[in-house]
Amino acid sequence: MPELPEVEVVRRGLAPQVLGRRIVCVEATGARTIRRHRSGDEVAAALVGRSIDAVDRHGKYLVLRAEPRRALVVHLGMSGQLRTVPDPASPHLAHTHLVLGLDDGSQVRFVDPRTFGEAFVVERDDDGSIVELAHLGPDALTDVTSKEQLRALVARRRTGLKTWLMDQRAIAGIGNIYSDEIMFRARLRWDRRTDSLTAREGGRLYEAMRDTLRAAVEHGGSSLRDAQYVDAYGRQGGFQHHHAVYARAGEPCRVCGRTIARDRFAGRSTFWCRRCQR
DNA sequence: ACGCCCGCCTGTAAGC
DNA sequence: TGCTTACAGGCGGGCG
Repeated sequence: MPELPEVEVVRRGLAPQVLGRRIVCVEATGARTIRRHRSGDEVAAALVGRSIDAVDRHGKYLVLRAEPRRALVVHLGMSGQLRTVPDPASPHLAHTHLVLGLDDGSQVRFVDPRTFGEAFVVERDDDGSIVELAHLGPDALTDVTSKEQLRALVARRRTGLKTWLMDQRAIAGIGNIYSDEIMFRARLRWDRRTDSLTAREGGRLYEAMRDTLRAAVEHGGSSLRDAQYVDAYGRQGGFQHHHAVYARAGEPCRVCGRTIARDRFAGRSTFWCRRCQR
């Protein structure tokens, strides 16, 4: 389940391989992956001949800037992988939906069994902004940089804390795994109302968010049992070994020893400690 | 405005 | 052992 840390690790791995490279060919065979376009040929025509001059990230979206003025936007969804492959003759993995051929002979391949992910080409505005991503709130890692800023963001919506953390319009990049981990570190219940948080609790939430996301990036993200998350070189992450609550239902809390609980809300699992989180 | 469900997908694992 | 079912879940759409 790639969330902000996993997408950031992919970005950091991909960037040195593609920066300054020219796109020489595109094979877009996965119709659902390029569902915003009419055909693979349309995607190819929009990209071939352009140079990748930056690899950016906003929330869970990767943005490969393709000069002049265009960008390839990629969302990994549930099971998407973006791989750099030095040898174009190496066999394709199953569910390879999009291949970019670069001018050094290497390839970037998008692989996605569950096809929740997507890729699309956009025209960038003069200031570099992308209207298709305008609905996203500030990036949880790079755009939210103070307790005061986080408290102001939280105060803009009256909803449950977990709903708020996972709402990409409120703050971008956090999904089910990291919302649970952040709330545990902040010692806050998932069903706390955003308008009930004190200034002190808002400060704890900021520090927990920053520390959790940074630690997850440092450990290469989280690779789960069923999921397929790997970085641009096919390497698994290691942060799953540091999860305090996610997927640990029935196991003891690492802080107080109480059994980690699993609740369901909005059709998905929430893991938390009934003693540590208030 | 908000809460919550559904549909979209495939691979894995648990249950009968 | 073999089949069925549940589950994983980001996101957009829809309904109450």
